[in-house]
Formats: sequence, structure tokens, C-alpha cells
Amino acid sequence: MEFQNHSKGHLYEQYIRMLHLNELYTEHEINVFREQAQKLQIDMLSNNITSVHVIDCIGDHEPINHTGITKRMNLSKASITNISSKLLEMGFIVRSQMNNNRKESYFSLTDKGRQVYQLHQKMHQEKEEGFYQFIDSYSEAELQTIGKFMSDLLARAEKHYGRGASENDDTTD
Amino acid sequence: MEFQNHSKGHLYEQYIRMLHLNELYTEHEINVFREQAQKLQIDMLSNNITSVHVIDCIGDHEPINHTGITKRMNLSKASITNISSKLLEMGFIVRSQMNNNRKESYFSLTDKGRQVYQLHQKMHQEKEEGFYQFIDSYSEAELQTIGKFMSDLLARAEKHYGRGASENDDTTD
DNA sequence: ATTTTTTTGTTCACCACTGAACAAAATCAT
DNA sequence: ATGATTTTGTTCAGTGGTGAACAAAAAAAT
Repeated sequence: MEFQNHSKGHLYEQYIRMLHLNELYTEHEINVFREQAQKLQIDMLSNNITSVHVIDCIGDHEPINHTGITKRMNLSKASITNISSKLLEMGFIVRSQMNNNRKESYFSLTDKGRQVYQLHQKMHQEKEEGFYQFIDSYSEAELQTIGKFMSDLLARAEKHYGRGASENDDTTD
Repeated sequence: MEFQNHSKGHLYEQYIRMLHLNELYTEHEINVFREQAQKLQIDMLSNNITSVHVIDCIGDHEPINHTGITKRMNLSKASITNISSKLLEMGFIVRSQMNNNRKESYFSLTDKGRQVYQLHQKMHQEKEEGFYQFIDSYSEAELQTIGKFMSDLLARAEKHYGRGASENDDTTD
């Protein structure tokens, strides 16, 4: 690949690598979570971090129903059925009916589920704090530039790749 | 979620959203590619963009063997076996033996495969050019800050999330 | 030259996820 | 109230991906 300019080419390379940071973090998150869960003697559901994210979503919005979760998490109905039935079976969540409605069923956390929720929250908080610590070495002016860069990137993505870039889903990791 | 400071909290939100840009782009890439392929009357293999990336990888390094691809693409052997056999069957690539070696088999593109390769390359080039155009509105000083930010992010990821952040794989989209 | 080890690539059973078809319940129109 | 439509959640068959076990070939050790 030719670059019109070395330093800009370098910037592009970095940009591409940066786009992959999330995948990298996800892998890391799984490992850390598994480790922590083991320490707390929580028998983790396979190695599937998505289940944890579902617990997280339920914890944030309980009582929440099936479609509520699918909308917030950008996962299919089928997937949520599958995951939630496992979580039910393992006693992380409970299901309940509300106000004489026999169609919708709402999920909430059990104590066991809340334990997972809190562990995950703690990890998130640490991630957030890590970020603040990270940007601490930048000046206000630099942060402004970086902020502009990120919001420009997001705006551009939204424009090019259609709606979705800024939608409210719970996939915050 | 509480923020210690509004503007920094905002920055963090943007950061999180930015991390998801790649997923967004991937979805977009699939659509654009499918569209373009249809226009060129290339009968695309399901809707699987990974096959295209394999073609791209082979095009970049032909002749390349099975394990060469798995290493560059960060995919499992089983996956490559599966994809490459489909690509063979559909006439996008060919397999050949080299220098009396009856174990390794090398892949190269057919004309049909090269057509896909070139289409994909064109898309990449456009993406790269789009990026240069995007950063054109920034001053040299700003670009320096942004560059530092990205390389700091990458360095931090490499440190925290272990090896891999900067590894040479071909997943440049 | 023969044995041992490593590399290569396939197969197989399994996992996470999906869309489409579906039944049951709720809501809307009249 | 009754019929039509929408919402909700499950089932099912299919996709894309994986690790582990394996056989064949190559390379290394002796």
C-alpha cells in the first residue's frame, strides 16, 4: 500500500489499529471476568460474556421484559430466549408476570445474579477510571482536540454508515 | 452512571462509542460489497465478508498456504479449511503443490477471484482516501495531538490486554 | 536408515447467534 | 362484543466459527 505522505500514512495505520481496540478489550474482559468469578466461586455459565452483559442489562433496568432486552442489547429474540432460559435455570435471574398481563414476563436479578452484576459493574467502573487516569496527562487544549476528533469521527460514521452509531444500546464494553 | 466531571464524562462516552465504530463499519462494508458485487454480476458466496477477506489475503500473498492464511488472518485452521474449500468449489481460487512437497498446498487467485480482490482493494483505497480527506480539516498541531492520543491508546492496550494489539494480521477493515 | 518430533490440513462435535414461522395474548377498530 | 392487527416470546433449521483428535507428510535426531 502506497501512502501519499509518510506521517499521514502512519496516522491511518494507527487509526485502523485503534478500530480494533474493542475486540481486544472484549477478549481481555472475558479473561478478567472469568478469573474474578472463579475467585468469588461463581460458577460461570460457559465462557460466554454475553450472558454477563444480559445480567448487566437486567440489573440496570429491572424489571425488564424480553423485548426490552433485545432492543437494548441489539441481539435477536431467539438469542435472548436462549440466554435467559439458561440464566433462569442457573438461578441468576427470576421471571415474573405483572399487572394481570399473561403475555409479557419480566426478569429481575436474584441475589446470585446481583453478585455477578456488581462484579461486572466494578469492572466497568475500573475501566472508566482507567480512562480518566489515561487522559489525565493531556492538557485541556489537547483534550478539546481529541474530543472534537472523536465526535467528528462519530458524526461521519453516522452519516456514512447510517443510523446506529449513537443509538442507545447497552453494549458499553 | 455518575461522572466526576461533565466534560470528561462526555469524552468517555464518545470514547466508548468510538470503540464500536469498527463493528459499524463492518456491517457497512458487507452491504457495500454485496451491492457492488451484484453490479459486477459476481455471484457472492452467501453474505460472508470473511470469504472476501480470505480472497484479499490470498491476493496479497499468493502463493500462500493454509497455515499462512490462518496466521495472517487470526482465524482457526478449521475455518480456513471450510472457507477455502468453498472458494475452490466456486472457482475464486486454485490450489497447487510446490517443489515436490506433497503436504503443503498453496492457493492463488483465479481471474474470477482477482476480480473480487480488485473490487475489495478499491473499497479499501476509498476508505483510506476518505480518512485522509477527513483529517484534512485538522491543523498539523491537532494531528500531532491526535496521533499521540492514538499511539498512547495502542500502547496502553498492548500493555494491559497483552500482546496482539500491534500484531501483523490482515484484518485491516 | 530408522525413529522421533513437528508441521500441515481435515474432520467432527459443539457453541453463539440468526431469521422466519409460529401460537398465544393483548390491543385496536368498529 | 367481535374481528383484525400488533406485540410478545418460543421453536427450529441454518450459518459462521471453534478446539481437539486425527492421519499424512516432512524435518530433525540419533
